[in-house]
Amino acid sequence: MDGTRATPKPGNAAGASRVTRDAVLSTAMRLVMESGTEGLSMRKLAAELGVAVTSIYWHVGNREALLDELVERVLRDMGTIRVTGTTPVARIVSIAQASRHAILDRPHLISLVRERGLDSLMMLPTRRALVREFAAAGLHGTRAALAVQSVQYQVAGFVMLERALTGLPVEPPLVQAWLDEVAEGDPELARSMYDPADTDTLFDVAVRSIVESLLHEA
Amino acid sequence: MDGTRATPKPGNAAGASRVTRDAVLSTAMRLVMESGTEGLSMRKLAAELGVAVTSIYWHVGNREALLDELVERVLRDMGTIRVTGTTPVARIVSIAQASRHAILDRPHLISLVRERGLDSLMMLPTRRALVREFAAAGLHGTRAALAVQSVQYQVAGFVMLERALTGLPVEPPLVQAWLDEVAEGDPELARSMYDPADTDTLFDVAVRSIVESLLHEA
DNA sequence: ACCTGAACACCGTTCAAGT
DNA sequence: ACCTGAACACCGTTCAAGT
Repeated sequence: MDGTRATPKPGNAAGASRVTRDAVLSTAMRLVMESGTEGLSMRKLAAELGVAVTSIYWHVGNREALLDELVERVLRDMGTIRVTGTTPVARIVSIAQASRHAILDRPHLISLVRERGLDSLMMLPTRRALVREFAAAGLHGTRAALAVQSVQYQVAGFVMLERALTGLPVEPPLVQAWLDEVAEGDPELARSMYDPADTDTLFDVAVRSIVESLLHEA
Repeated sequence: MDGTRATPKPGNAAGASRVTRDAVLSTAMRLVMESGTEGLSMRKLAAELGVAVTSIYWHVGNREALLDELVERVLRDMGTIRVTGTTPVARIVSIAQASRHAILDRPHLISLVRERGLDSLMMLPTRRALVREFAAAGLHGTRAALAVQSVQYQVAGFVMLERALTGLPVEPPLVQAWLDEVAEGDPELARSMYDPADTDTLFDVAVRSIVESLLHEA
């Protein structure tokens, strides 16, 4: 009933283990990549490192600070956005597309950013590129700010929604019932609405429309 | 040291309290409205009702089922989207605007939907209205599906991002540093980027561009 | 400087037992 | 049918204590 306590440190026979701040951060990152932020607990992280929970606190402060540091790491890894194309519209659309892919390629980034409310941080590389291109296209001051923000909102909003919708097990039954009711008389429409959206096309249509309308008024 | 246990049921001297499923749901809704889904715990809810935690489980199953039920309640309360305007563009833009406001007026809905991944459920009233209007504007089949989804993604993505960004204590210092660097040479732009975005205008520009481009190709 | 265990104040959920 | 307490398996965080 007592006496045996279950061995606490899997890789260490006796005495204190040691970790570096760097080891804490990269193991944390691995856990987040495997199962999102909700898969990262301080206690699981400590166990993974073969160390007492409280050591983690010494190295990184607390869970929030740990997540913030992870966000910055991913951001550094993302680097800058590559711009292609020759016309202003094409170049700005290319920024939006590159941003979307850079973010979608890092699903854990969205997980981190959502929990910590650091959405604006996530968009920094995109903002840099947009400011430059809109300036090159002749927009300055508040007009430029509006243009940059428009595209930025489009990218960030779209991607976060896209991320939230994919991975869901199809539409819940309640939604299907409503769809049938709504699309009666247009069976082709009803069928198209069951399928997952073609997000590449949706994104392209939206971004191109916005950018064209922003630039043609200049 | 022992003997006194602190009175467990604030409103009930002795014996078992009683709750209805309805009381559980509306108290839960109040807690969510006060402090989001993370302010709702089964134990807090039970305490609020003066009942043992386990009673809650008898009435609603578990926490996820409880949240799902709350989503449906808010949705019923939202009702249908009112359409105004005479031209197709104006009518569809009005749907987007009404949807945005209906959702922003219910911040707890976003909180619920985020945690449960029910984004598509949140957009159902909007979808109904959009299907009707695009049909009236002459779009059918897969073209109509693309159009509906475009506007729907725009509204949902924008609103969720808008909600995530507001309530933040301004831009984090790291962002400010980057902005100064990026906007050098255009002080008016730099100033505009510090300010919170004018989301009404941003939304309007984006929606109008998208809807016009969807309809003009018809 | 870095690690430790104990403790506090929380969670969601299950289960056998009461009436 | 509906409520109960006890128990399990988790959380994040603080603190005094060790080396």
